[in-house]
Amino acid sequence: MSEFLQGWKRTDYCTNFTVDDVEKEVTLMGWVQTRRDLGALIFVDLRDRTGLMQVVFDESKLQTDFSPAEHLRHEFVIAVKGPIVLRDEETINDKLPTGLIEVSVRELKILSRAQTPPFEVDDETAVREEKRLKYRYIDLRRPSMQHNMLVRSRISAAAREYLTNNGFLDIETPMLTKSTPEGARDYLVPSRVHPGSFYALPQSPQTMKQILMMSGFDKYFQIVKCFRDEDLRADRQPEFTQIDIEMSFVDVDDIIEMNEGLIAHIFKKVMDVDIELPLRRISYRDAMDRYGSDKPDTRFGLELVNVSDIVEKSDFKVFASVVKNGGSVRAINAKGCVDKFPRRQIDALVDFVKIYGAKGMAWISMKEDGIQSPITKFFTQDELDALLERTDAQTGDLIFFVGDKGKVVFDSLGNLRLKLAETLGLIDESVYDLLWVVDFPVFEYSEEEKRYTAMHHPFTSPKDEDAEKIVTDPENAYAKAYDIVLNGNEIGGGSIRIHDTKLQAKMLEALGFSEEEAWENFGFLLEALKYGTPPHGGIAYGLDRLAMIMLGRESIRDVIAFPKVQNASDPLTSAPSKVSAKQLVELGLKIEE
RNA sequence: GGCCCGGUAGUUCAGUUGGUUAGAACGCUAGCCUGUCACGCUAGAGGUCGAGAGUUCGAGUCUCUUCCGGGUCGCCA
Repeated sequence: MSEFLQGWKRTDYCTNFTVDDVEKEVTLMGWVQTRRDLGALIFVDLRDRTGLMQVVFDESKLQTDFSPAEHLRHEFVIAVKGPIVLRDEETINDKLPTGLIEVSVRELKILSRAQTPPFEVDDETAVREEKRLKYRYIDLRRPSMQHNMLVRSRISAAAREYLTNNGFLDIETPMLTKSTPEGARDYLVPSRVHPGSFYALPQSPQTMKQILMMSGFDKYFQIVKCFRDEDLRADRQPEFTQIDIEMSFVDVDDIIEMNEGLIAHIFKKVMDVDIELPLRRISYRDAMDRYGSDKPDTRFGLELVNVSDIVEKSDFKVFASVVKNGGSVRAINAKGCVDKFPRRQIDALVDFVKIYGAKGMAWISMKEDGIQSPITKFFTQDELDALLERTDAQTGDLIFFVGDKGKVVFDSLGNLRLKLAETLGLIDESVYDLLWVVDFPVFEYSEEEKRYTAMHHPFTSPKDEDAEKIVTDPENAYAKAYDIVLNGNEIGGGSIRIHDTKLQAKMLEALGFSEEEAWENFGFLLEALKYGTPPHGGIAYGLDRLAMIMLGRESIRDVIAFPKVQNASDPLTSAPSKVSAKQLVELGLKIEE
């Protein structure tokens, strides 16, 4: 039987006592971590979210029946009363923060018994994630998970603190919203009152926060759930949390400056790390050219080198034709790695880049006894000399080449770069490397849809001088968009928005919307823009991803209390699930078998 | 939708070329023990080898199908 508190009040958390509290009568409550039963003397490590305190059941000192103490088991929830006592010199445990003291129990209440847990509540045994998620309530008791949740909570608290102190208002936006085209798939919610019509869960509060700017709330923030019905990844969940921010009467530099203050505040508060400001900025173009990625990890070198002009006229047809057809040939020099990658491992790397669409990868091995390479025979001595000079090739180096259309080259070499750095141990895990990527293109061309799509979103403002180009020269139109990158991960992104009705209409037209479609989908925004809209812009951070990186975790699930697994289901509750026929009828829905 | 990895006791794992009764550690149960803290000692329980089919005299091991989990490409304004 579970006992009730009957007036007992917890004095404090387990680890909030020190030698100064000796002889103080205290009441502690928590879970039984371990029991060491010596007969007429039983030690129990009592656990709460702060840590452990040893409590001692001595048959001679207990004021109540001793036998309940003998029957304590893992994960029982108990309350104990008794004085804090100093441990004898030889029984001090220097592994515990509370190792100098213990509680000499006079009274015990068993508040709840527990079945033997399916796995042990400690960080020592790595339990299969399937199991952990099914019994998430037990998994979350483990010290590492308690810590993750604590840090996550501190990050949002620090963000709230900074933003509130700087005049931002926390305003909620609806979860039941209008489905819009563009972007990710929506999670849909059927309307009972309007059969056949659906709400969408927000992919982000983007349009709502813009409307709040039009309403005069010139500094807004919200820590808010967002939903995208796309496939999961180690760093991607279908529902995730954004720190969402929008400001009026600002341009790019104002937003960047404010956010640098925010980021520095979070790192100081949560990790006691000083971030050097201002952060570096790199253009999208440079990021791609040098790192093959718009979220470059700049903690190490291995930069890409463009050799298109050298191989363009060579007899190596593969490379020459790639350049002729508008692609490029680029290289990475793995300095001094000639011996670290024997032929078989080079073949594995060639297979690796094929994942990203590369048809192959060439290489030059700068061996002590001469150059080894499958491609050098196609080049003249001049061309070869130029290649070696451009790539800074020296004896001992290993140089990789990929030639293909733009995206494939960047994806292949960008990811090869990361893989090489990981394999070679070039990454300093102790640094927080933050930078802005700026000057994104407005559009990217979608091969699938045969049209331009918004690289950021359709409300992103082009640069002042590129306003015309969105129609006349979309390829070369650049946007007032920026991403903030931490250790090679995009942790936030935003833009200055379009605050002019005509420009917004033109943008939608450039994206292939007819006037009718534009009004049908975004009419509320186009209409609102007409009634006095301040220039505005903002940013949204992925809180989960930020927490994951700050904690050095490899899975976003480790910083989310109740995450979904890869097929977007929840092993704890078994969501999603079938619903009753009655519910379907009410919603006017029929399921096709 | 494609590719790769994994699934053996409650947990984490081992299991040789296909060969007797599938093992270890931790956990669990019972007993003993007044200074343990990875407590110790004694005894014990615990297995649909993810599921199904096939090959074989014989399958945890080989083949096929399938389920579950992870990673990844596509996808993710």
